[in-house]
Amino acid sequence: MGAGDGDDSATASGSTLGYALLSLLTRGPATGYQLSSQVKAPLGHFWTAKHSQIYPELARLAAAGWVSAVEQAGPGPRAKKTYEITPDGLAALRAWLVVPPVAQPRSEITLKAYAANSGDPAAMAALYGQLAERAERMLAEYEQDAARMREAGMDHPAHPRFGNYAVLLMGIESQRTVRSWAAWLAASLHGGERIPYGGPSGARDNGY
Amino acid sequence: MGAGDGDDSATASGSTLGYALLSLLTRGPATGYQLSSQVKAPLGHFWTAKHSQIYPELARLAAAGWVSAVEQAGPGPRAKKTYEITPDGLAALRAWLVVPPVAQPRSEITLKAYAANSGDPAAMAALYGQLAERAERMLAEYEQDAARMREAGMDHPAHPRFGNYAVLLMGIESQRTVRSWAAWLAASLHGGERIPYGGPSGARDNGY
DNA sequence: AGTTGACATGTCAGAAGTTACATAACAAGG
DNA sequence: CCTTGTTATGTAACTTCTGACATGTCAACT
Repeated sequence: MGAGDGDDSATASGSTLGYALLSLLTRGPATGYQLSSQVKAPLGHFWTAKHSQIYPELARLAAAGWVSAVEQAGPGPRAKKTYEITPDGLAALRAWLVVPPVAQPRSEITLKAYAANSGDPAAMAALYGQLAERAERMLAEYEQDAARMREAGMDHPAHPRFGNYAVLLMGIESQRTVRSWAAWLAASLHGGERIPYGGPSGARDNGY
Repeated sequence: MGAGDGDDSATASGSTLGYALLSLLTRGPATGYQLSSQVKAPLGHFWTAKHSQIYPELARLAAAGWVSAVEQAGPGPRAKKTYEITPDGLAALRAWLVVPPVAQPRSEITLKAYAANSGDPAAMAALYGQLAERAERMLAEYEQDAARMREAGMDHPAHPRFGNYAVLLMGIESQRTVRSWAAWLAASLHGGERIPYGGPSGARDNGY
């Protein structure tokens, strides 16, 4: 809130979630509840958070002066708060954007594959077959979303929601990769034979 | 699982890290120190942990009877402990392997792309150009590892380290995806023009 | 009239993960 | 002789994240 005694800690370190919320708020003001549903698609394909983490984080952002809150009468016992990004918040976001990320991705399905030879081959093959099918379904869904976005001109870098399109493209590639890799793994475990991996492009058909 | 029911302490819930360590121990006995270096490649491409997390986790696994420890004289002030997976531990691992994973992957580079239009286009383009180059380098490295593994017959599902090969293949596909996606994003931001995304190339051009 | 689901905000306990602190033998190079 | 790096194991403080608890309105359906 404003002026006065502020320690001008421009170095105030935000958490990754904090920056994710700031990114969402560049699309426009939102309540904590709306933010917690917006971390579903497409952002949620690569970063999620529960409301129990979002509400405290918004309070921290407000304390740092990176967002401002406006209270209105809400449906529940507490006031509804609509948050907006401040110039300070935008500056912090912009600084964070060009810092090379170091965090390596984590993938539980790949971790399980690491122990593939300890598991029952038939059961593991079934699991990875299901994962390939799920990836197939999500891929079809994402492709439709992407087509709609292109129709809306969101594939142009100047479009205010170009970032949504960029994230969705990564989602599509990830699902494509999972589809072909999981299918290859399922077929390999099922047959017990060496199967050359063909890569994601092209047909997904043989075997699985 | 096997005969009998799961009434006993087999219901002891393990953390994901615990199962990762059990997976490593199926390759043979190891010390905590060795495990912390083994979570680098190829497992570390998709799951990592610091030694400060590994040592307490090994103690928990030992308390649950999932690993056994043998102490020897060590170089430091404490005894060196070599851990081995027990039949109970293997059973727990096998049960975990066929549980469909629900955890969604997290990617900080994709999160930053979501806010692409808030950042300076030139700086963001440079960042994603560097990421594409790094992916290129890692890809070359991984391809060599994969070729060596194929020479060693690790691409056969029956090979005891087939899991290493499966994880590495996923690593290769992931780097390929990052390379093409980051290059597309860098070019888009740099030119400010709409560029159609072509997808990863070179997936099947090296003869496997 | 009662139930379900969406809207809306928060706290608390605990698990998971990171960073820093602490100790010590042994080998290699300068 | 001294410094650096590797082997080796642990603890303490802290941040991050999950799951459960807690409250209450309003609209739609049964």
